[in-house]
Amino acid sequence: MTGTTTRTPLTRDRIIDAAVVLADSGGVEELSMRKLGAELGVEAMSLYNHVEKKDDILDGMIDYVFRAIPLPAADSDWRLSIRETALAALDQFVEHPWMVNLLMQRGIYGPSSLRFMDRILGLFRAAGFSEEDAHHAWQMLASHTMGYAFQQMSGGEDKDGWESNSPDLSAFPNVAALTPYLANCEFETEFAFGLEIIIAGLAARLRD
Amino acid sequence: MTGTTTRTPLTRDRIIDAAVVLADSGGVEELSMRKLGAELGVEAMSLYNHVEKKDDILDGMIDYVFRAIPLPAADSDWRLSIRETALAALDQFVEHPWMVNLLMQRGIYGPSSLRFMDRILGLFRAAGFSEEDAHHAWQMLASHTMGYAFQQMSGGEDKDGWESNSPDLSAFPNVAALTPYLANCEFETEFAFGLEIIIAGLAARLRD
DNA sequence: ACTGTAAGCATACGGCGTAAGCCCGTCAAA
DNA sequence: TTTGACGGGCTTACGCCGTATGCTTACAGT
Repeated sequence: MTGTTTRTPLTRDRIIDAAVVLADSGGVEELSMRKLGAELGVEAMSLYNHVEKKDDILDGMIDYVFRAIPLPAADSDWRLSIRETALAALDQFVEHPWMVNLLMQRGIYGPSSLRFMDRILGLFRAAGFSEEDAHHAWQMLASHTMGYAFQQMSGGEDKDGWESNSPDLSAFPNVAALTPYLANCEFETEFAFGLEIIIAGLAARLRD
Repeated sequence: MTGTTTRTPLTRDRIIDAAVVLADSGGVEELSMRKLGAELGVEAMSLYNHVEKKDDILDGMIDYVFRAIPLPAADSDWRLSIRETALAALDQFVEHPWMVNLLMQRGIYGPSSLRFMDRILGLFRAAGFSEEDAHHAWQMLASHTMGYAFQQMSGGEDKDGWESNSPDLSAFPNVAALTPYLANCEFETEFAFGLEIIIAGLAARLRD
């Protein structure tokens, strides 16, 4: 026992956890070094003892989210594992609305992120996909998941862009007709719709 | 003839054109009101006589890109039109690497953007899709296109993340094995691969 | 008790978006 | 021709931002 100091020591992990909390409530644009420091009871510059630059924190946040996605089971049918994992990923992406954008800006290079990707690719290869097709499959899945997460998040509780801030849609009848679907659809059902198309298409590819 | 003044008058369009050029060379993070003003031979604050805020410029840039995508032909098979248009959109997204991120942050509410979306939705509905399925189809297409554009752009000419700045991939054999595909693949072929799966899946849906 | 070291703090710099007010060229009305 | 309003561009200033630099402080090992 070294005796509890009055100050809980700062660590990279504590910083990233706080950054996630701060970004979850208020968006990434609210995440500044000063505010993050304040949240931790510390000056902004103290963070730099544990973190190289702000980008380092952002990368850590991405990895934090990937770590929270359950890895796919390796011992069941690949279709099942992929479905489950895609839905779990979507959940996380929606829970942390800053994730998709951040991921797009910074890429997927953290350890947990790579582990996740590696497992998915392994799943495809074990199922019999060629390396190239495994890559195709990963890419399709990633695009679909991120795309849907993005769409699910545009707009908040009720005031999303398609009901309040939209311009006059009188010139765009098809958009106008589909506004209810754009605004109030059951996202998980929607996501599953496309997911099944992708999985079926990939499975067909597997059968030569 | 009113006589040519020595100063070409500023307009919203001229500002947005310059913003696109500036962002194309150097990325969005290089796009500041001051630099944009300098590019136009004007002080930053002068831009505010023609533009409400910087976000206004960003929205204009999104619309600029959508305006550059040829609208789908309405008189040929929907599969053909969709294929062509998706490829044309991908081209534009890749030509303006800031587009996908910007679009994700700001949404698709500009006039040209809505017109584009309206045409696609109209195409699906004319082909016999229900409103709900037309929306599904749009969403899948958008996700796929943006996802591939994003992946095509991560990293520049030769030094992309998968060859230079990557961490040790020794712990991630599947990622390591697919690195060549991630780095040097033929993007248009890849994109078409997934596009065909999506179109086929949608066509199957159409046949009840 | 002394001292090396690392963690945290204070200050400062250059850049950002933009609010507020000035200045001056242009042009319509007198 | 004079004048006076107006609008576009300019200047200044404010409060943010990320972060380089150097100081202070408190604990660990002797």
